[in-house]
Amino acid sequence: MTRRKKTDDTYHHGDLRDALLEVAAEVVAERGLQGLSIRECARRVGVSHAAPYRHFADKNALVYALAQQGFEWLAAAGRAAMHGLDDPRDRLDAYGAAYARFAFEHPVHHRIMFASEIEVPEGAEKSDAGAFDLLVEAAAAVAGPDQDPELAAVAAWALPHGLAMLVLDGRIPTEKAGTGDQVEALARRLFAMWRGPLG
Amino acid sequence: MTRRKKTDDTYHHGDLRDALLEVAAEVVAERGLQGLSIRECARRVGVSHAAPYRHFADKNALVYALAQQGFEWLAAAGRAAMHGLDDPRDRLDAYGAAYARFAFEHPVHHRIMFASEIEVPEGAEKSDAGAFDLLVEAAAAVAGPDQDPELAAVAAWALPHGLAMLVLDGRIPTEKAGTGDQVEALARRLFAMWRGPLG
DNA sequence: TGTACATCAGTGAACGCGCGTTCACTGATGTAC
DNA sequence: TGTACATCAGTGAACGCGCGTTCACTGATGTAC
Repeated sequence: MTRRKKTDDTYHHGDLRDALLEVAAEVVAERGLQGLSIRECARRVGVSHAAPYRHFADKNALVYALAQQGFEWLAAAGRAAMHGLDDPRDRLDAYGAAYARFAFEHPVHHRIMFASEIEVPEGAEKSDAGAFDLLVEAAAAVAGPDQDPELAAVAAWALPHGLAMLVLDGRIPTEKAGTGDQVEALARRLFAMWRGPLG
Repeated sequence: MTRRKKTDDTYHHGDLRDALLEVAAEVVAERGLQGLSIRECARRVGVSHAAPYRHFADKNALVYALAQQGFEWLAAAGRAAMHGLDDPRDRLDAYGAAYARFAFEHPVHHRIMFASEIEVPEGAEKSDAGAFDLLVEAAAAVAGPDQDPELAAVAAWALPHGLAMLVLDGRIPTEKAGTGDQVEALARRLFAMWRGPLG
């Protein structure tokens, strides 16, 4: 919101990089990843169409930055949700709920994070800001000693992930999953159904 | 494979619609949905770039047809996997395993099926060929009477779905999930971990 | 079996468009002295 | 505090391109009689 559009009397934008990311997410929401173009983003921010190249080497770099931002947000949300909880099972539940909420609230980022059409720019490594490691740790702490922690992580990840996908795909009635709170609660119910292996 | 490219001495292709779908999936695999173009498909099939318009009203219709094809394949695979099984729990496991395998073996279709960037062409309804209903039925048969069948379906769907995503995203080592059989086995192990609510 | 004709599935030229990217440039900002 | 200068973040014109889509057309196919 703040300072998204360049005010007409300044030459420098001041925060163009962030503004472009914000606007890019909007464009993808409206037109899909296919419909994203640097020129359209520049237009919306109120800047010449060459200006973005001061901040992103090319179009792919912009999309990649969006994915990175998403991973950072997810990791932050997961950490925040688990903060102060000690019981491993509670921590895992909290992470799952945060994950579902994140995907619901940032559908564009979520989709891009797993879009696979994005090339990792040379120099950069494929980085998920530790979001996945965080999950593996949380799952490992819960899994029995005879269980493969990675497999447990898969299960713990799949549940909220799948929930988010179904919600975003409109397969769950809106009155059951119309807000972040509801989605989070659904995730918790799903985890609760699932005491078998991990509890 | 058969008859994909027009043989040079015939005027009519004979099977252009199917050939286009096949080739379109290849293009998406190589370049992503963004990189798909009707002209490129026509080129690969060996036909003029206007020819596809005899079979698809526009580009979106082509992508939509791909999604439909995917849903049909998935429903068929699910039905085949459950065929002959009586125990509800076995049926659900079989569906889940078939789902994971389908996603692994047809990643492009799978992604497009849930891509959301596709407009439903006017006239057509959003159709998933019954693939989801099939799952809801199988899950409902297993869920306890006090459980929401739709929620059980979400869980049953999320697990193989999430597994497939992680495999395709390269987050599971290839030696553990490098073939359809392995992926299917992983799905079965995940379901087995999950006796709690549904068994 | 042969012919006339409607229908269908291709062709290739043409249109207009928005895009990614580059370039020489200019205005603003910050820093050394 | 003031000035010179390097650096940085924008501008706007220009390029070449591939694309989606339309159109009048032509070759092949199938069917009625």
